[in-house]
Amino acid sequence: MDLRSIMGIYILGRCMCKMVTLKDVAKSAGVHPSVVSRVVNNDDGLHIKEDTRRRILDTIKELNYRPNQSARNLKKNETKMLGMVIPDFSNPVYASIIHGAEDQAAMENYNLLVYSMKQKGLKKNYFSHLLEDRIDGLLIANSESDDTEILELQKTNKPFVLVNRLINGINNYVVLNDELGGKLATKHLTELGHKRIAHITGPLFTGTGLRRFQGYRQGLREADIEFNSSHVQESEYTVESGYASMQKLLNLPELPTAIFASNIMICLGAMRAIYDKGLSIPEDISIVGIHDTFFGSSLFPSLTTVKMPLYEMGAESVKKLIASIKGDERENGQGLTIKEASLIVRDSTRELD
Amino acid sequence: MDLRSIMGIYILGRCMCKMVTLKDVAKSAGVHPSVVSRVVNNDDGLHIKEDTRRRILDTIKELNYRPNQSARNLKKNETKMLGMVIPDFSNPVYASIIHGAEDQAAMENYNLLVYSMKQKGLKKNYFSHLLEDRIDGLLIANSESDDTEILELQKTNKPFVLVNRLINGINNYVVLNDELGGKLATKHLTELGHKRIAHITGPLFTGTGLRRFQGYRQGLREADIEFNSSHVQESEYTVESGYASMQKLLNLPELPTAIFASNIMICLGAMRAIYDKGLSIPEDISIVGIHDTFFGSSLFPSLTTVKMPLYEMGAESVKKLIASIKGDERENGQGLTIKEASLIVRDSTRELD
DNA sequence: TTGTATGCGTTATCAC
DNA sequence: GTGATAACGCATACAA
Repeated sequence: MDLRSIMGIYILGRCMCKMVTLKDVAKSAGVHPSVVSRVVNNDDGLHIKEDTRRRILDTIKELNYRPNQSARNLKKNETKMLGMVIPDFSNPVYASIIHGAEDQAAMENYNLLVYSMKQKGLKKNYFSHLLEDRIDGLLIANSESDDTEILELQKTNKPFVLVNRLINGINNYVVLNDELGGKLATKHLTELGHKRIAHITGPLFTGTGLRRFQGYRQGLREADIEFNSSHVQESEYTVESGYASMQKLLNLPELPTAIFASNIMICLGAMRAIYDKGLSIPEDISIVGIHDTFFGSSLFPSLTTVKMPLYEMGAESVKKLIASIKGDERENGQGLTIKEASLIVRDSTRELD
Repeated sequence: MDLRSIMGIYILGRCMCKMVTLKDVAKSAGVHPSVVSRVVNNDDGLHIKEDTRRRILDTIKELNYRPNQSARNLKKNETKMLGMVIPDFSNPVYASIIHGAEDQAAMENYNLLVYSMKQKGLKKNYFSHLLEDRIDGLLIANSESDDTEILELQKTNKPFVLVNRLINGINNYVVLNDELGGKLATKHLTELGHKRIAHITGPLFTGTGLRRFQGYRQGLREADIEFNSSHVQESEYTVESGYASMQKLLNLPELPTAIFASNIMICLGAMRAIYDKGLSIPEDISIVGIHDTFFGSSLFPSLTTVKMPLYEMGAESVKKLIASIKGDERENGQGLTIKEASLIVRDSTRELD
């Protein structure tokens, strides 16, 4: 290493760290850049003398060479990045999905770029822009945005996967067995002897809300309990809306003895409403929710809930997306429903006297 | 548009969407690519005939041209992406920080790439790799990782900012006024007449845990209450650890009448421990936490807590990081402490009889 | 087994 | 005002 290069690197004591390139490695190892490239990429099929490989590998380490991603991206026309759109980071449901997605992505050498819809100054055609700008594929895990915008994405040549969401005509999706979830919750209550079981649904224009509702009806049916529409309140997936819906149920002439809340936010709101009315859980009213969050067992009383495989859904979505990116047509256009769902019994439900 | 190009675009009915490049736009608009580039980049100083500009802009719209980010990145040696390391997506505290960071990043035309330390198969030197691979700068918001690894980062030419964390010798940080937070929590309790106020601290090797503890002592001092070390339990920032710590406090010969929990996780654990012991909040024991999360008002009882400006901290961190990237040396090496903190009184604390 | 040549799409520095 | 040209760092088809 000569004086000039040292001077190039240190200017006024601040490390400018001029990037080490393939060429530098090649020169230092006394080979042609393309050979270095092949070694770096573990290009099998192309055999490289063991001696040269060693020498190159050593030089790489010595110079601390790291390939320039941007150059790679440009050359190979891929970014090894996946996008993911979620409604809101503070929603614990999405935290689990992200976790699964991130793990799977890392395992397959991709990075996950998560965008929340709460982001300020969100533009129209946000998805398309995303997809065409930086990422190789997109996971769409938000329930709110307009279907038409998503349908537009099909005009792009880049793949996307719907996560926990269904849209007519789009078959790249991964969803949960929400119907089973709703049924498990409801059956738990019927098995405890409850008859007047109310359901606070999610928005019924969402697949999750609707399917959990169907599970509820199925659960009632299997217990030979007649469906009573006054026991159903449609709510948004928010604490506030859950609270309001519960209040309506509490104004019924004959109070329900049990509540099935369609998600954790609704559930929190409903519990608060019950307390504010001066009633106790589970003494006066049992309640069961959907989704097992980190604070479920910290609530008072701890929450009986249905655990849905959110982590797995995240991971499977990434698998599917990467398969699409790699052009695996078997994966493309085949929806996946993850079957499992399980009841976690805690203290918010009790047997009816 | 001639037949050949159409054939190039559609193969077997599937849109291959061959990327539209600068060249395509140039050819179609009858100018040289470099002119298009200047228009796209709003290159002021270089004047472009209004007529040409219009024509180019129209062509861009018509062909739906979008600049190739990878090429830009390569050329300009920047990615317009910021990395952010957090311990865990499911921690609601970080959700707020991310939200603020994401907003600010979007406003300054950056993307935010969030990595959790829970990610599977995390390698050594993870931070350095991150920093050199894809991003222009890094926000480090995790409290766990080794200081030495972070000190290593200084050898890189890319900037980073510590978020909610202090390390000796590193002055690029944004932190909260945790001492004030601790003091506010404690003073609230003293003002309610409590004398035996226990504190479940965070890990005392973390700046946050330590400073909140100092705030606690200061709060006691200002109320002329003598510090009692048996009233202090050190805990991790987890529900389980908070539970265990509270159990120890509940075994004291003389029970504390109030608890200050150093964060929301600890707080949840402590509340559960109190209930499991058969005691009531706030009748038997008052409790106040740090951080206002979406479920704070949904807990039973709703939680009195200190609201810290997490969102702002996220936003400020990004501002600082981008300033560093742009080479603004005033920003570089100047720590920032966000002063505000405010008490939110709910139902988990009450006046001592 | 290794070297050569070319180009990915863009921007910057020229010259005209 | 606009056009020509080179270069960013890498990967790959092809030649040797």
